[in-house]
Amino acid sequence: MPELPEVEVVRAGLESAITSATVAAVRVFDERSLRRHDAPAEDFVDRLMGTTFAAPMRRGKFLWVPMGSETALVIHLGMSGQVLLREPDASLDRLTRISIDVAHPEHGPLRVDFVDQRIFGSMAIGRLVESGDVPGDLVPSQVTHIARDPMDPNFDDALFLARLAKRNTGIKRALLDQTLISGIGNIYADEALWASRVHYDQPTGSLSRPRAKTLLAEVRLVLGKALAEGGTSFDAQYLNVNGESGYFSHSLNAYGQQGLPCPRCGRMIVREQFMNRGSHFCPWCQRVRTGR
DNA sequence: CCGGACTCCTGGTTGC
DNA sequence: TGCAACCAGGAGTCCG
Repeated sequence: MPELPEVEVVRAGLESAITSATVAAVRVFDERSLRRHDAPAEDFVDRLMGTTFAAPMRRGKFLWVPMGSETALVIHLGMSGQVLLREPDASLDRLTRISIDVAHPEHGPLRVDFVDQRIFGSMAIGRLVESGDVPGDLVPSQVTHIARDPMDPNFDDALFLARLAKRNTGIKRALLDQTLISGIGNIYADEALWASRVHYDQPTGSLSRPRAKTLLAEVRLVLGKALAEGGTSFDAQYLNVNGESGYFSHSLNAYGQQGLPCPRCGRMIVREQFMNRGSHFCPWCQRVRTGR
């Protein structure tokens, strides 16, 4: 499940490959992959044709490639999306939903394939608008509701902690709320909660400020470690921008570790259903704290 | 504001 | 061996 580190790997790979490249051809094999595009496929193709890409940007799990100052190609990988860079004449992956031929002034022709098994991901053209907090900072219209991610230099720690304290919900629900803090998905939420010894359903209102700060620090540590490793995976579903597996699962302490000993206390990691997904945690290290 | 239920979706796995 | 049921979950919507 691509989260911030995996999406950043894709962004960085695209940056070196398609910045300054011009679109020569676009093929949409499955229109369902345009779910975030507000017009028919023909419109998507027409608006891409002939444009030149600027350096790709990212906020949380959203990725976009500016096409001038007005619009951008918006990419979300969803659950299973991949962006594969291929030689122009390479065979198409069976699950390729969209394919874009580009010409780079120095590197020559290249194919950018959007491959997505479950079709929760998408490509779209978005209008660039002011993000609202930092003047002159532009994001696609599809991204305006997404909060800055914790690796963003403009992420406001104090603002996040204040908004978190005002929430009346469980901490994991808050971590997964992309309008509060972006880039965190199920894997890194479980890992950061394990690292900071917080139970997934700990009420946000009862989380002390020092503990909330620790949690935010652990979120950054976990994301930073995964970034350094080039993204994390467990089933080779995720491939980096070159089609090479970028997943490393050896450093997971809680996610998917149910039935295995907690690396910290040796007791068994359990998995519970929460928010229609699995929550992995150590029932000893991560207990709901009551009072004050 | 909150939470639960539901939708989108299909390949791989499990179970009979 | 064959097939159906089940599972994975990011994001959005709707409803109470």
